[in-house]
Amino acid sequence: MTGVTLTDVAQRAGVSTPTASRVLRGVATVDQQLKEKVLLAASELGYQPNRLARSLRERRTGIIGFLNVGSTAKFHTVLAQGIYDAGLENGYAVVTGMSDTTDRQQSYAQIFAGFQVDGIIVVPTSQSDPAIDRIAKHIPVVEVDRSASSVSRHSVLLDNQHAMEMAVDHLVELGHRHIALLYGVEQVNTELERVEGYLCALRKHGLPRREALMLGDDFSEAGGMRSTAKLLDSGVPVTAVLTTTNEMLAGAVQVLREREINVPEQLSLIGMDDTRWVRLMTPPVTVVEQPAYDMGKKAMELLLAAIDEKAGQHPAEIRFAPRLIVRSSTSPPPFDSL
Amino acid sequence: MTGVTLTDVAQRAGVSTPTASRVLRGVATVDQQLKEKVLLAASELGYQPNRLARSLRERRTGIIGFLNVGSTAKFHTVLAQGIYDAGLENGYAVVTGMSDTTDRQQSYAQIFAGFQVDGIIVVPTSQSDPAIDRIAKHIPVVEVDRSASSVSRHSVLLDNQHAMEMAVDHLVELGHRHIALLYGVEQVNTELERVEGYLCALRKHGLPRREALMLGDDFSEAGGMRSTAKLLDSGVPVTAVLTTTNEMLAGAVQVLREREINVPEQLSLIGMDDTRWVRLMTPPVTVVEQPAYDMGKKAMELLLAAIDEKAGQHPAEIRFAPRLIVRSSTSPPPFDSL
DNA sequence: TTGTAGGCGTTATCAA
DNA sequence: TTGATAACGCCTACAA
Repeated sequence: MTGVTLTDVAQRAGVSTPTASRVLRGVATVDQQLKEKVLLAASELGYQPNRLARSLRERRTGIIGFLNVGSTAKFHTVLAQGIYDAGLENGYAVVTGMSDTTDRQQSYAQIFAGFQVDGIIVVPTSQSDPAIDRIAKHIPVVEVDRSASSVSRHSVLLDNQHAMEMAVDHLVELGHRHIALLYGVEQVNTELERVEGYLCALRKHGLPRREALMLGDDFSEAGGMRSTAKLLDSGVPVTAVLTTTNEMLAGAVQVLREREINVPEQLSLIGMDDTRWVRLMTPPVTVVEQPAYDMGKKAMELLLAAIDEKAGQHPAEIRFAPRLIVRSSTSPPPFDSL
Repeated sequence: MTGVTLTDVAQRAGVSTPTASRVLRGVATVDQQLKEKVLLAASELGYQPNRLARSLRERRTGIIGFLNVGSTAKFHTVLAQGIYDAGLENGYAVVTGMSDTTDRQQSYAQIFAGFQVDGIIVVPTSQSDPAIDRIAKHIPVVEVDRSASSVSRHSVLLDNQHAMEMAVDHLVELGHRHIALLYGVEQVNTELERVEGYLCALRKHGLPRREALMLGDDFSEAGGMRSTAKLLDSGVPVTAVLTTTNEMLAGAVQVLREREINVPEQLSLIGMDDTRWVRLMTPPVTVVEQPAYDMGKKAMELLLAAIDEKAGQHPAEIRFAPRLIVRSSTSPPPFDSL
């Protein structure tokens, strides 16, 4: 709120307000002399355009709403960085809302709409969000990381099926045949697709689907602990464990330690996302990595494209390829396993 | 951009625009019948006030600019959550900029000013930022986590000296007398204060300051590796290592592993910030924890207070107390250590 | 209690 | 090329 207005600049330069506006925006052609006067006046006064007024007039704010989930996972942090960076590069500011609860998401949706944001990037928390649905009728919305399947929208996602397939392929190559999956029971597409990818891969390798090897729980550390305990207690033969999130992996690791089960000698382990702890663990964990930064950038770019050619182009679904990082938590299964 | 304006609502309700405004804001007294008509019309039309226009008129936007550093550390993520939450609770939206480079910080500062933000929360990257300094003359600014010492401003910080003191106290109690410090050479107050805290604690316990035990480098994983290697190569007796950040700790851990130095049998270790990997490490690491969420919340609250009573109250410096979490990476020093 | 008029700072339209 | 004039959507002041 410097208080210096365009009119102040115009007066000092001895021109009309519209002329000053034209000079400062570099639009139309203005007399060289006047131009210099205006520029001088502007810099002398330390003029800073009021984007509120400009936006009101232009009916476009240059603000993007970003509705993130309240996660401290590195993935979501880096995703956000990609979004901010791509925004900055294209002259857009990002207002962020962070929440897991639907009512708060609604609050943010309202706030975003009130601020006349030009578009919204959302990491959906549930299958469908009426507030977002309503807004999406008026302004472009891009989903990232997850997809609320109820409505078809622009989305930037990981190729989740392939991610799990890579993990299973790796294990099968090592000789594993009893591969367990720890997954989150939340109804988000990432989980559904990862489970599906696991099953596909099993089929591909001619391995049977065994319910006892598929453990669903919260995708939290506690959920990982519970499902790992359940798996071990069940007594079914198992030589490798796959998790859909590193939260569950953390839980699994703790239970394995308590029970003094050696990784990878007795049990191989694969996680999702490459984070510091996964690297520094003993042993370092083999994981599937997501290109978080690129996904964030792409989401912003897709959104900006949708804003510009607001043509009714039908929803684009962009899938990013995961990458397998092999470390020491995976090895051939023990001899005596079956 | 629903397109529905206050005037639309007023027309449909058969009243004047100001009357509709009064009803919707619940200000002044209006006839009960008219009131209902307006509310009905508003809900039928799905009216959503345009905050741009309102802000332009009221000269206050309800937007806070948050200039964060490009860190994926859990501390900064949780800090941001505290800021967003406190903003939402008080009806403020937060536009975030994330960057470590001064020129980008400048860009964001400009953007924030252009949006007429009501205030700014900044995690400073350098000792002083001219762009922020300039803005701070017009609108309230609160520093959080770090402090750019050149100018005195409202700030919400950790009691860094005390943090290191707690760590040293703990080690001394265990019997350590050769305590090394790995710190970042960047000129940010957190580092300076933590080094100072380490030295104070040594003095308090009658231990000598030994330059060979104070290793400065980047506060990165690489910096941690380099300084740890340097420390071990120097051959000076050392029984415990303290780091000012977990990035450096991660580097230290890797070097210790490579050299097969056992923690805590041969060397005790204390880090900064409680993160998942620190808990899941073998052994789990003793750390000093920062109340990140509370610090974020407090920063927002302090800023909002400064905005409201824009009285020239002189800068408040709020220090949060750290907490020592004792795990298994610290134990009495080996017998043969001097 | 309600409506009219004006203005927040900017850009778009149209004459000159 | 330049400058009046109006408008974006809202709120405040004043008059009715």
